[in-house]
Amino acid sequence: MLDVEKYEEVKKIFTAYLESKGLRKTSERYAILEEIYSRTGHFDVEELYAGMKERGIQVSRATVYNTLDLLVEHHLVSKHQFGRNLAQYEKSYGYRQHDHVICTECHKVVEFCDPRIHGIQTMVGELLNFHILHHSLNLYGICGDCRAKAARTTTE
Amino acid sequence: MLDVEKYEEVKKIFTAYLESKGLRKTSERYAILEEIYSRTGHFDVEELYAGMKERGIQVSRATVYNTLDLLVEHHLVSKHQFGRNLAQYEKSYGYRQHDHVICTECHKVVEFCDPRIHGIQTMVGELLNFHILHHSLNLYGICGDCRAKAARTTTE
DNA sequence: ATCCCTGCAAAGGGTTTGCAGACGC
DNA sequence: GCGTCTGCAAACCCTTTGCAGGGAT
Repeated sequence: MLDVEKYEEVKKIFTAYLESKGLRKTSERYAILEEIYSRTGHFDVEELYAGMKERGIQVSRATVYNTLDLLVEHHLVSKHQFGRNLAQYEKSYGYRQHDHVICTECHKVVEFCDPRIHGIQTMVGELLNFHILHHSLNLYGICGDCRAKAARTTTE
Repeated sequence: MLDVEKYEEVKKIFTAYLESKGLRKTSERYAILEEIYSRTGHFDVEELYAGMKERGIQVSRATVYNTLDLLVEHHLVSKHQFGRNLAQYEKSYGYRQHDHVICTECHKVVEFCDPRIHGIQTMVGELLNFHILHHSLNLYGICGDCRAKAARTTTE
């Protein structure tokens, strides 16, 4: 489900970005942006590509990669690597920044927020003389469901 | 430089692990373990492989991958994904757990420790009912050197 | 009209896999 | 001797690249 209002806002920002960089405003780029903002949760390139194809919108994988790079660069989309060698993306404009807990059994991903991370980021940046731009905190563990499943299997 | 005492300790642990799992104690596995514990800092599979070849120890890449998996599983080695699709590893037994700051310009990696992360990990695990096993916190930014370099280029 | 962007397909690079032979157990 | 591990190379998969045609400016 696309939040039209939010999409229009993001579209404006993207347009301004493209203009400022002297890049072309192509229908493919907007189609990809729209597809992303009509999705919820994480997705990889193949899922995005397949989702568009299903809706009858044909773009090439190369264009998907190209556009994702632009969007990530401008922080309208964020990119994650959850261990496996497969980039995952999610829309990020207007969404509270958050981190992830990943179940190593079923690969479920749950989001959380903790204000302390911001403090760490600031402090470490100052201490080590880095200009920190973003961070990625992933907690890996086993979710309740998988633990329950494992316990059931053991006692059987 | 290999810390012989530490290596012997890790070797014992690895041996016990192999025995407990009914796996074979092959010379290749120990050779890889030794190579890893004689290294400092991060390395990727290719570097490890090349390093061994240079010392005249021939193992196949397949065995390197296989052994790394075993070592990571038993927490004698830790594995990182610093953005690029290239796994990086480092020895981890007896080393204080730490996190990383990565320069997005020159790919330099600096380590740091912050006790608050442990608190976050515990709290989130309880809140979301996950049994957290490990975490990965990466801060991405631009290091002092690269900022200086950029400033120089701009004013020239 | 320019020349950037797209689509296609092939190349690339890290990782995994299949199989035959070797070797711990 | 059995069954797993190794080595080799091919296969795999995601991602990047090269190039020709098309469309935004």
